[in-house]
This record gives sequence, structure tokens and C-alpha cells, in this order.
Amino acid sequence: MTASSTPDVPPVSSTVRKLDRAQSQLDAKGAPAEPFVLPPVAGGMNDAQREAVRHLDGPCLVLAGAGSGKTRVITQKIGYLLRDCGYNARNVAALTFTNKAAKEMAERVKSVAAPNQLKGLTISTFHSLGVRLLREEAKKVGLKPAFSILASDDALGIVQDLIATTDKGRLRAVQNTISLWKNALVEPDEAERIASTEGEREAARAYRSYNATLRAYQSVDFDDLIRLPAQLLERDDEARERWQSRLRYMLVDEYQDTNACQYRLVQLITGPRAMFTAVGDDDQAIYAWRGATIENLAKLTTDYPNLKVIKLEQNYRSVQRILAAANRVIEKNPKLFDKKLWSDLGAGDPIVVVPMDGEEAEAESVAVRISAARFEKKAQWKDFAILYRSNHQARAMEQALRNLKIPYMVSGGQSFFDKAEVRDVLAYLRLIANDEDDPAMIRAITTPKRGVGQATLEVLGNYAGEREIPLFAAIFETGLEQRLAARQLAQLREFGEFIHRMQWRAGRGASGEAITSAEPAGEILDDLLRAINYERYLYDTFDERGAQARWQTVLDLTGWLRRKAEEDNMTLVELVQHIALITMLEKNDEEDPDVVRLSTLHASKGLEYPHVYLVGVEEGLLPHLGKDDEEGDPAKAAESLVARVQEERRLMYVGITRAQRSLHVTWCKKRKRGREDVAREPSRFIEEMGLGGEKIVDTTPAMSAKDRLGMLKALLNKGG
DNA sequence: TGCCATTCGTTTTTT
DNA sequence: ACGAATGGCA
Repeated sequence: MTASSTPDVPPVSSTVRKLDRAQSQLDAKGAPAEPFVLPPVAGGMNDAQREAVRHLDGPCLVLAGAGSGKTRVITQKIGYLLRDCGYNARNVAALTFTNKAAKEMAERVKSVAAPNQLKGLTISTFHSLGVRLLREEAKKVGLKPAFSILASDDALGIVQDLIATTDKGRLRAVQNTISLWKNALVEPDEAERIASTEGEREAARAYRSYNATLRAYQSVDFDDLIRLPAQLLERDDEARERWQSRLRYMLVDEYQDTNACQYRLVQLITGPRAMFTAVGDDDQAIYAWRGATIENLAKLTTDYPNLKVIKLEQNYRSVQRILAAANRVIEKNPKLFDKKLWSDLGAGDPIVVVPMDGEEAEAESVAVRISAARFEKKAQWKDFAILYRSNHQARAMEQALRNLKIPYMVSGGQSFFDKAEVRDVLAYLRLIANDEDDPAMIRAITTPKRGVGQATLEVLGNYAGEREIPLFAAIFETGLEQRLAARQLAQLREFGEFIHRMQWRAGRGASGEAITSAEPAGEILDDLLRAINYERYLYDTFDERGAQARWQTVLDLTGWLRRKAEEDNMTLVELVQHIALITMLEKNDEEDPDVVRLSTLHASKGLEYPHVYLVGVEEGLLPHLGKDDEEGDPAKAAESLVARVQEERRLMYVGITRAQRSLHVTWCKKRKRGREDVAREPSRFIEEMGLGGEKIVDTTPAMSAKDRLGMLKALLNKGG
């Protein structure tokens, strides 16, 4: 799986040797030595946490069980480095996987050091760091600094052009396989060698041209944001040394979710000095499907013989009964590191398991129970979370919550940036920032319709192909006059002029680099939307309701862009360059509103709630086991099935351990599948929780609509 | 031959 | 409930 044998990616050991050489040169030039005497650490931590914070004698792995205070360790350690150890914030980086986690960590770090000490500190996702590195080093990688980042849908479009099929599932499979290869540092050559199934062979054939197409568009996909920086640092001694002396201490959160590529990047940046702290929990590894491998945890111990391993085993989050159930479930998985979580927060209430008739009944019942519990426990809405395996389960829940007028927020789910209207607007912005971005060009020039259709684009595409120039540049070529009707040509040129004007106003110099005389992003955006008449287009193509919702989304987007540009004093072009990574979570700045949280189990990781309702805990849903692929190799199929059950079990573990005080687990005896009701079995994980006599099986039927209304009124009256 | 409507089927998680 | 595929109609 690792790329040790790939010709153009040297094996770890040789890399480390090279790094050693590079590093000794660096140190000889007088880089500051690490502090000798360790100052004390501020209190409020247990012995293990304190040890983790203070360990600076080399690489450090913190095995942090759920709720054991890992974020605390990271933030305290940042504070320790900056306050007490003389580190400059510019030389410290903390990496997370999600924007949400990065944002939260940035928030918590504020309490740990003075603002001026924090200036220049890097707290970002792997992907954001990758973008930053890539923008700065663009020339060395053969990209212009204004390269585009393609969302997965755009990347899928590229795959579609490469493979002759309309089968969306197959295209996704190819895209996915390529993504996994990139994450595992497998280059096209090796991919061709190791492809074993028909699907993989198809992907291997497309892999090389997929990369070539991206390059032609001056674009990268998400995986490239890690892969290309790693590749660059691997090959370019000068760049590597520069980044090594720049990021002198790294902290990596959720280390169990790193993939081979991310591991390599960390390894290259930290170099042989290996000044880093990795924090993770093998029991919470739930991203194997996107290339993460817990082998990275094991590899750490072999790659770094002087690795200090510290376990955090005291849980500060959950009541004993919840923790015990979680421990019993995860016990069924093989252990990489032995650790046992304990808590002194008291026994707590028994865990409640409730079988339900169907998904509406389940949703209704959970909603009613939350209403009642809020009243009984004098709790707030935001003390409750409803967690589920897959996004579509949110539908029924949302409906039930709306019926009871319970405020809620859905986190996770499909990204804001996947919405068509957002991608439409962004296509224009991408094109303005990078006019070699052909997918953006095609999308922009065809939405809204402006009399340029398939036929015209084909002519343009052919012409651009012959000359090997971008589509946008082709617009202005004189050779087109013979091939296109005057009318079409006029449309194209008008569009081209329009984009040119926007580029100029947005602060993009003729050759692509940013210039200083840019107009405010907000004004340009307004003019852009007005010029393309986007609102009108929405109302023409959708019904009143749909158009209104979509237009609101566009306003959210532009409003956010405008604010962001002002706050960070960026030109539109600069803004667009890192926008692909930003989640709308960042937009929801309103500090935690009092609402019930709906979330997938994946999106819930790292969060905690007093009262958790884990719904749809059924065989086939959690664990969700797809079909066995592995064409005709029963041994392999069985092996992968076992691995998948183990990952689903960790997902269950993550779900249970989100709960602080109470946990409800529900499952449906029947569930609608298509139009038929299908009988369902409770998840094996319910049994594995080992609730024994303690389990309460509550079979109260769902309330009638009338009773519910009565209860709601009663609650409203009493609750005020 | 192309488009519209109906019917059937359905693996999920995210940067 | 959504998306794709197929069948029927114009």
C-alpha cells in the first residue's frame, strides 16, 4: 500500500537519510537549539496530560481515548511552546482534518497565550496547509499561483470525458479508486501494475490522463493538495529545508485518520529533528474508506525509535454506564494499543434501548422524548443531539422536529459548495482567477444560457485542442472566424470581454499575478450577478419557492465573500483561490444557538452532548455493510468484510462516546425501502453493549397526533 | 427520432 | 424521495 517501491518516490529510509544531511547543514547554520530546561506547565491537567505537553525531547504520540482531553493537550502544548519555550508562533503548526476542528482549536488557543504571542501561528487543515504551500511554490510544481481547486463534481466531469460511459456509479468508482491511489502515494505506473479487478484496471488506464487533464486546466483536486506538496518536498532539497526551518514544531490532531500521503508530508516537514506531537485514538479511526490507515499509528513506533508514547485514559466526558457500554463494544475489535478508559463522573442513568415500528415512529418518538426530557431535566435544546449513520436518515427526523416546533440544525450533510447555484457563481470567479480553468469556462459560459451551446463549444474545443490553448484564450483567436457563425462569435467575444473586465477590476494583472489596484470584492460580485442576470435565470428555471431558496443561497455566498474579503483585506482573486476548501460551517459564526443537533456519526466526531439519541441502530444501517466487491476472491472478500465491520464498530463507539449524561439507542423493526416495508434486525452492536438486566426496553407506542398536541401545549404552558 | 412521463431501484461516511 | 432508464407518443 505504501509507495516504497515506486521509482519516483524514494522509500522512507533514504528520505530520512537525505533529510539528515539537509538538517545537519541547517543546524550548522545556527538554528536555535531546543530549550534545555523545561519550565513548569500551567495546572488543570492530570499527570499524563502534563507529560504529553512537556515532552519535547523528540517525537511524541499521545493515545487519547474519547473524552480524555486531547484538544486540551494540544492547545496547552501550543501555549507551552510559545509562552515558556521561546518558540515563535510562525514556527508552530497544528493540523486538523476539518475546518470546524481548526476553528475550534484556534478559539481555544486564545486562552492559552497572549494575542501578540499567537501572531503567525498556523492552525489549519491538512488541505489548507497544502494549498498555502502549493501557492507559494507553484512555479516549482509547474502551476501558476492562481491554479484552481476542483470540487469532486468537477473532477468527476473530467473522469467522464476520459471514460466512455454514462454510468455515474462507474465514474464515481473510477474517481474513487484514483483518489485512494493518490492518498496511498501510488503513481500511475504502479497503479497499472497492481490493478487487480476490472474496475481498477479501468481506473489505472484513466489515471495518467486524468492528471494530465488537471494539469492542462491549471487545476488540482483535493488529493493533490497533499500529494503535490509531499512530492515537491521529497524532490526539492531547497524547498524542503525552507519549510523545515519554517515549521519547526507540528501538532497533528486525529492522527489515526491520516493517510499515507499525509504521513509523508508530516515526515518531510518535520524532518529528522522530528519535533512533532501526534494525537490520536485507534478506536476512533473511521475514515479508512477515504484512504486513512491506522497503520500510520503503528508505523510511527517503528519509524521513530525514540517515539514517546503517552496514553490518556481518564475520561472527563461520560458517566460510567456510558463509558462501560462503549468499552464493551470496542473490546470486540483487535487492539493496536491497549488502553482502558475510566471515569469518576458517577454511574449515571441506565442506557435506554427502544425498538420502534418504523422510521416516522422513531423520529416522532425521539422528538417527543427530547421535548419531555428538556422539560424534566430543565435542559436546553442544545444539550441534545440526534446521531445517525447516513444523511438520508435526517429527513424523517427533521420532519418530526418541525412538527413539534423544536429548533434544530443539521450539521454534516452535503456541502454548501456542492449546491448547483454556488458552483455556478464560483465558476465565474474561478474563471476570473484562472482563465485556463476549462471546466469553469464551460460552466460559466453556459449558465445562464447565452446562445452558446453544445455545437459552438465543440468548435471552440476542437480549435483549442489543435492549438493546445485553453478554451478561454481560443475565444480571441482570429482563426475562429472561418468556423463559427458571426452571431456565435460575437457572443463568445462579448463573454470574453466581460471576463477580461472583471479580471481587471478584481485585481488580476494581465499575466495572472495579483496587482494592488483591485476594487472591493463586494462591488465586483454585485456587478457580476447583475450582469449575468442570475436572479432572473433562477426564477426562469425554477418555481417561485425553489428560485427564492437558491437566490438566498447565492446571497449568503456573496455576503460571506464580501465580509471575508474586507476582514482579511483580500482581493477577490486572492479570496477565490482558497475558497474551495472553506466549509459553510465557517459561515455560521453565530455562536452555538440553542437548537437540537442532527449529525451523522462521522461529522459528530470530536463533539460532545449531554444527551445523545443514537437512531437507526440496525443491521444493514449500522453496521452498514455494502456488497462484497473483490470479484471472485472469497478469502479477500471475507477479510474486507471483517475490516468493514470493525470500522462500523468504531463508528458505534464514536457515537456512544459522544454522550455525557444520557444515551438513547433506537432501532426500527420495519423500515421503508423503496415502497415496501422491510423487516429489520437490531444491530449486533446493541447486544455488544452488554446492557444485561440494566437495559430498559421501552415499548411505549408513539403518541397519537392529538396526544402530542396536548402534550406540546402542556409543555409550552409549564415551560414558559 | 427525440422528448416526456412513468416506473423501478437504491452503499455510506467528507476534505 | 430522488435519479435513471425505459417505453410510448408525437
